[in-house]
Amino acid sequence: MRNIHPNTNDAYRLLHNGALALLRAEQQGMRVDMEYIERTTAQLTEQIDELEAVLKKTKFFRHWQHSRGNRAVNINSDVQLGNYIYNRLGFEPVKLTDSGRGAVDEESLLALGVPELESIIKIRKMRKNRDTYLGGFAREQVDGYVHPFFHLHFVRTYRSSSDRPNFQNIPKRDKEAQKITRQALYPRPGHQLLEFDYGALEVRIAACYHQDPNMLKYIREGHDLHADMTEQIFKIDKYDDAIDGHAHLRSAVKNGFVFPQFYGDYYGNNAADISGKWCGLKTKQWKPGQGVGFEGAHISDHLCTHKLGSLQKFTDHLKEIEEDFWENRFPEYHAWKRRWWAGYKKFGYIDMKTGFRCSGLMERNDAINYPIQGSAFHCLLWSFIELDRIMVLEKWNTRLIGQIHDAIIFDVSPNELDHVIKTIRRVTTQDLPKAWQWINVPLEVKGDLFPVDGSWASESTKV
DNA sequence: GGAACTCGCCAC
DNA sequence: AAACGTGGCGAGTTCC
Repeated sequence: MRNIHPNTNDAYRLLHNGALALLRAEQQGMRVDMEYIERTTAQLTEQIDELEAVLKKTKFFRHWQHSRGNRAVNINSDVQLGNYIYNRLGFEPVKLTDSGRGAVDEESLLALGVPELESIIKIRKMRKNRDTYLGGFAREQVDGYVHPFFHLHFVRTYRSSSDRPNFQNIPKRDKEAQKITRQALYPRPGHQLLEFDYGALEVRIAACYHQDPNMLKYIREGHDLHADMTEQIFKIDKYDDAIDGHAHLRSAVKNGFVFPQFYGDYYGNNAADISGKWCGLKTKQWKPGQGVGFEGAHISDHLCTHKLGSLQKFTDHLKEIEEDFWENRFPEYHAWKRRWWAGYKKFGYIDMKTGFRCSGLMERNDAINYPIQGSAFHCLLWSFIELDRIMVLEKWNTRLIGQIHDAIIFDVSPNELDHVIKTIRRVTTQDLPKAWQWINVPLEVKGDLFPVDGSWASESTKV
């Protein structure tokens, strides 16, 4: 019988061929609009100066300056800010940093309800966009192109990383930051950007390891786990996108329960996050009329009538949900995690289905997460190598220009578009599972196509 | 003056 | 009993 599992040699070849394919993407690079960057950098500087000027006139700032004697305040110093608000003004930190000081991240500052702190947050965001992103592009560009590096040898899980500039953390979720940063990035003249992502890749690859029948069913039949969990957690009869508040709660459940649970989090954090961050219920005891909108009223109305009117009750509720999630919904996944951890403790290493071996000291969550994260990326890398090979063989004018863990970004020649999309779909969803037969779940990809000569911030269409 | 550290924050 | 995985990078700060 043919051994369908890649070995260490296969793993080595993947890295070798991956390095060569990524090199071509690095050499190609991505076009940047230097005029836009210069213009926008100046605008951001102006806006930052303005906000700082206003801030400096406030009582808040003058008191801060006074408290430091003749040492000048640096508005950008988290240490100075933390000392002032927690040691001088006497606010109680809502959370502490790893080293035990009062945190001054956005969440902590907003919790204090001080308007001056809100402008400090605004200044922070603008500096981030200006210095980290636009500044990074400007610093790294050569003749109007950035050439981000992609590395295959830094990450414990055998994922990739990227730097100079980092291609893998350009803002996307925050629409304002997305627009400011991605407006600097373009395809070659006459071309268009195309982004192809695997859908729920890590969840699918995890299923290849644990083979939980209920999870396989969700994946193969395309059922919506997040919707089911939303019904269970919020005691909703029938989840419905179209009903006020439902979609928001689904996001809350997806990002506040399901994914964190997969990474090894627990109900305590989940309950605090879902109620506080996602539902806007910041107190311990909830009263009707509070929090995000839900079915024409507020989420707290709904929770109170379902005997979930406090953080304590909601936490107890999520404790039961967590038990049910692992013991009844995904028992085989649960059993696999236990076996996998026991295997690491016995042998001192773990082997991935892609042929890689991870050794070294690991916590339980590490040992369980590494193989999933790693082999999910290897699926992407395999596809990247194969598409790069075909690109060279068929002499495409289209280029692969980058990769973000489960996505590939192309700079496409419009007259090749149809063929390129067809080839991408075939390689990513058909050729890969044929080459790696341990993949026994369907793979899905979705494409985003940007206009000809449009920036990465332009409106895209699904392909 | 640079190395190493902390913190915050961007991505998946 | 405790409790979230992987990175890069800018800025401030401390140490040598």
